[in-house]
Amino acid sequence: MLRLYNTQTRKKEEFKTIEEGKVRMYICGPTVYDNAHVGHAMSALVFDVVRRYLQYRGYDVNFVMNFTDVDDKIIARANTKGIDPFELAEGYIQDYKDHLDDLNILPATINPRATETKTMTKIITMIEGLIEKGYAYTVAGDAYFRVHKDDDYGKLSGRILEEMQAGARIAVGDIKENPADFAIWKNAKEGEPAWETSWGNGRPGWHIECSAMCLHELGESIDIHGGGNDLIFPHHENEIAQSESFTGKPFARYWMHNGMLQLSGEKMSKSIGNLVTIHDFLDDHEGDVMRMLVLNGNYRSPLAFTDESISAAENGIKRLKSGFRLATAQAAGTDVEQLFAKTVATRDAFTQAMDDDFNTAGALGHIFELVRLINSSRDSGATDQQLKPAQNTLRELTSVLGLELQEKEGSGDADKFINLLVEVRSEVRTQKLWALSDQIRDNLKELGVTIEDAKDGTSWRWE
RNA sequence: GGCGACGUAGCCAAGUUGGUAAGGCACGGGUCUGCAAAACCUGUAGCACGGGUUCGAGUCCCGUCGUCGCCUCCA
Repeated sequence: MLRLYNTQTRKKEEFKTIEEGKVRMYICGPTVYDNAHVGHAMSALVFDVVRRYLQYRGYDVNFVMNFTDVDDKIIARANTKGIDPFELAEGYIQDYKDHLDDLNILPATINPRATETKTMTKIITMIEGLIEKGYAYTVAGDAYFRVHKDDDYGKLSGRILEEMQAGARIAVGDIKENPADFAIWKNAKEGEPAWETSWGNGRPGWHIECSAMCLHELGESIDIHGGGNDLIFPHHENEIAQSESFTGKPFARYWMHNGMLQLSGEKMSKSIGNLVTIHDFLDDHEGDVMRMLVLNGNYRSPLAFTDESISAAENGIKRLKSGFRLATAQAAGTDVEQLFAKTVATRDAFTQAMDDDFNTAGALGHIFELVRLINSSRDSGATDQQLKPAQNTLRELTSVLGLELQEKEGSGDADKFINLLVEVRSEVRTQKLWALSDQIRDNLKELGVTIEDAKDGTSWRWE
């Protein structure tokens, strides 16, 4: 039985879909006004694993992730760069998709955008509906959601309107009826992108577009709505308010939120400026490393992003890869009863851990145990034939987590020369010319080729 | 100040309905080896602190301290 933590109830709940065997899932994607950083990667990876596991469990997953491609920041950035806002957004959208691909994140079923006609039409329909029902009003070309009209406002984040006002951090808007009301439509200034409506030309507020895209792509009620936990308030709270006020139906069954990635003890964010872009990270590491970093933690907790945690992830990946190595040349077969039992047990333990709110760290622990047994079996003389079932399971389970674990490859031509070099070195070693053989090894290492001498011969691999 | 999450070895961390602490990284010892590396074997915690419930608590309750997130744009 799959259970997942629901932010709204703050409890783990049994997962039951609205429609048998199908999952409707909406993830809040980025506002595309700048390069994405590794915090975005974390979030994307978390929900990719959720999606992959649901599919592994047999669900048909409709996975929607949006792009917010019009907002104040995009316009401001485009202005300073002197380019068209749409052009700016388009560029970052393509970059983001490339990054997801590099991180082996499965493409969404669909990536709706705020500015698409189907979305914009839905947004305007929603606003008109909300105005009609008294949940929204227009002032000077803007439209605002009337928070006090919504009885259960605050149910996701556990906030109470009165207390928030006591906090006095909400800027008093001069034209709003109430400081807590939020914009669902913004009047356009001269030269800004705008869409036509009966109350004025402008653009949607940030929260309404997600509600509209979700409604349009997945329907009035969905199973899982996810995003970073910094979106709980006000973004997701407002999405609920608008959507439920408009449709009269429950918006999302389960709310899932990932914790923030921490750089030097602080949340990584554009506003603080302490960021590492995905591009920079992938220049130095393969995508699996970032994924391992995320898998080793709990998706709801803050994730430490440090040199030490990165190299730990890197070495963990190497270790997992070691499980796929072929039997030694002198493998003669051995008793693999225990390995077989462990293989079966690992699959069960993996599923049990993942069923418990996607406990990837626990699941990984079981996978590492299988790796160790595969390796010790190999050391004891197991043949490839004997190792294979365990290795297949290892491949299957790590794939569910989205790990690629591919050995690096050089060009086929290079392989021939390396083989030749290794043969020569073996000859040199029989003559005990250690200095020369070590030099060959060291130099190849610098070229990315790792040589290992075992009793039954020398092997090498790209690393 | 309000709401929420969390505090397990040097670091990252798991821990189903309470019964005497997974795994990874790092480090030490060992097997193998010309050396190295890899792999394997092996060592290192009593769970922030203080109370309480219980035959028994990391696991439940209360309090204290601390960390992080949100309350403004943010994955």
